[in-house]
Amino acid sequence: MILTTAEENYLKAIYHLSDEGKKSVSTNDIAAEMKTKPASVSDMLRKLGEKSVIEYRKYYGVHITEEGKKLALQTIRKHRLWEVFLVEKLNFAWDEVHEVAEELEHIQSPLLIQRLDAYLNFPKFDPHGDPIPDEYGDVRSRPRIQLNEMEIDQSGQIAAVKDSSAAFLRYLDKVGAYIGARIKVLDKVEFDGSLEILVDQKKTLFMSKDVASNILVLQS
Amino acid sequence: MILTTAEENYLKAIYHLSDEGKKSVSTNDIAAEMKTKPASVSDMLRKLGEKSVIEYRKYYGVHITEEGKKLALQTIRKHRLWEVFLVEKLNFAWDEVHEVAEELEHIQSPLLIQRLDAYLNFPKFDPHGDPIPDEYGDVRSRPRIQLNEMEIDQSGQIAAVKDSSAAFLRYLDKVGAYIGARIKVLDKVEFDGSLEILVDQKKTLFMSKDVASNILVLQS
DNA sequence: TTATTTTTTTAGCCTTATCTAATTTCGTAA
DNA sequence: TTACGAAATTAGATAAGGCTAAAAAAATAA
Ligand SMILES: [Mn+2]
Ligand SMILES: [Mn+2]
Ligand SMILES: [Mn+2]
Ligand SMILES: [Mn+2]
Repeated sequence: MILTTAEENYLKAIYHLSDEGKKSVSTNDIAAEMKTKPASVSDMLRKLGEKSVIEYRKYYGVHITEEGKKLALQTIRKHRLWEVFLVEKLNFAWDEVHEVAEELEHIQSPLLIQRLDAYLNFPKFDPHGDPIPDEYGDVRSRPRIQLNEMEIDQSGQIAAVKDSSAAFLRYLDKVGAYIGARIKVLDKVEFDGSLEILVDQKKTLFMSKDVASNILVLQS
Repeated sequence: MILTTAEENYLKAIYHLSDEGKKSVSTNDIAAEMKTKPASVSDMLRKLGEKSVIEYRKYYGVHITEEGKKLALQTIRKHRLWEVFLVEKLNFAWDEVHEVAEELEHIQSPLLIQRLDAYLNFPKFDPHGDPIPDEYGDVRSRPRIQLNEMEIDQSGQIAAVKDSSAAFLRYLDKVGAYIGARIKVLDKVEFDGSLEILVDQKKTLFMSKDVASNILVLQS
């Protein structure tokens, strides 16, 4: 099955929304994610349904099919490999890669991706800590917990960020939080859920619950 | 001026056709180059004319404007830089790069191209020997002559190929002709214009006039 | 269970890029 | 200087992807 760029983008959005544990994904949610109107989504769902990459029952939201999942994971694989390339080889900052990767992921060339993967030494994670699916669509996912859900005195390593917006990533740069950093929860404020964190055994950091909820931790 | 992917492709074709010393470029020639129909070309010429990247007088062909030339050269620059990347970094053969570069050249990110250029060490020529315009659109072109137009006993270096088709490039690989090879014309057959060439002072090669006309030489 | 609100779909329109068929214009040969 | 053939343009369709406004269906509240 060959998809257009627009179809790939929609399918990726549906995959990501499905991944949040929902039974089915709504038209409105897709429209919000894609920054299009619900009417445009309805139209696209019909097309994706005809191509059997989603299961679509009018008025009842969509489910991604196995084939759809495979295709979405291929696009995600390409996106994340390009992000690694941009950061590792072209010295992009991790907050500068998303938009460009959003375009690069649609280049059609299996050879290109295979070679890029080898050239980057078969990376397993992208610059935001997200796992890179292999060429068969398999993702090795590790159990990660949101930082705001950790208890006092628990420790771990920053594994990934949920929000990849430039604003959030630059904030993390500024306070010295990075993928792989060792952290420990020193204190949690009852009132607003904000936290005091020890980073790399030396630096203390205060952050809101909102910030913490966008940091994923590998517990140890 | 921002162009769509289709507009960029047309403008590049017009630039290349203009470069062949013609006064003006015809609708039919553009259609042949783009593998579209003349009717589609007429429509696109109107649009490109409105954007002032070409000068278009109905029924009299087109001239590219200074602004159009600049934009075309930017696309060509991107195309050739990506070709260098594919060959130098991802080990593509020189006959495998064209189609992928045809897609990659449309990625919109000045930072990406600037970084790619630096990463590749500011290459001056692409894998087919074609010069890479600088970021201002300047091309340093060297005087090159078609191999079939050289006289017996003259020598030089293969500088570029006119035809970048996979079939032609693989033929050159097979006979051991490559960009940079030192060559000398040993003999020319009056009857059909075919040539006998000495490559790298050791290997003798026979080639048709047709093949020779697609090899550009830097005379010495 | 009925009425209202929210969600989703449909209808109709736009733009870009293509096509085929019909028409117009150009250049040239008689 | 006209008539004819080639080249180019226009007219009218189609397909993808988007929009707004209207209609329909589902979900929720009364
Ligand atoms: Mn994308
Ligand atoms: Mn990422
Ligand atoms: Mn192209
Ligand atoms: Mn080239």
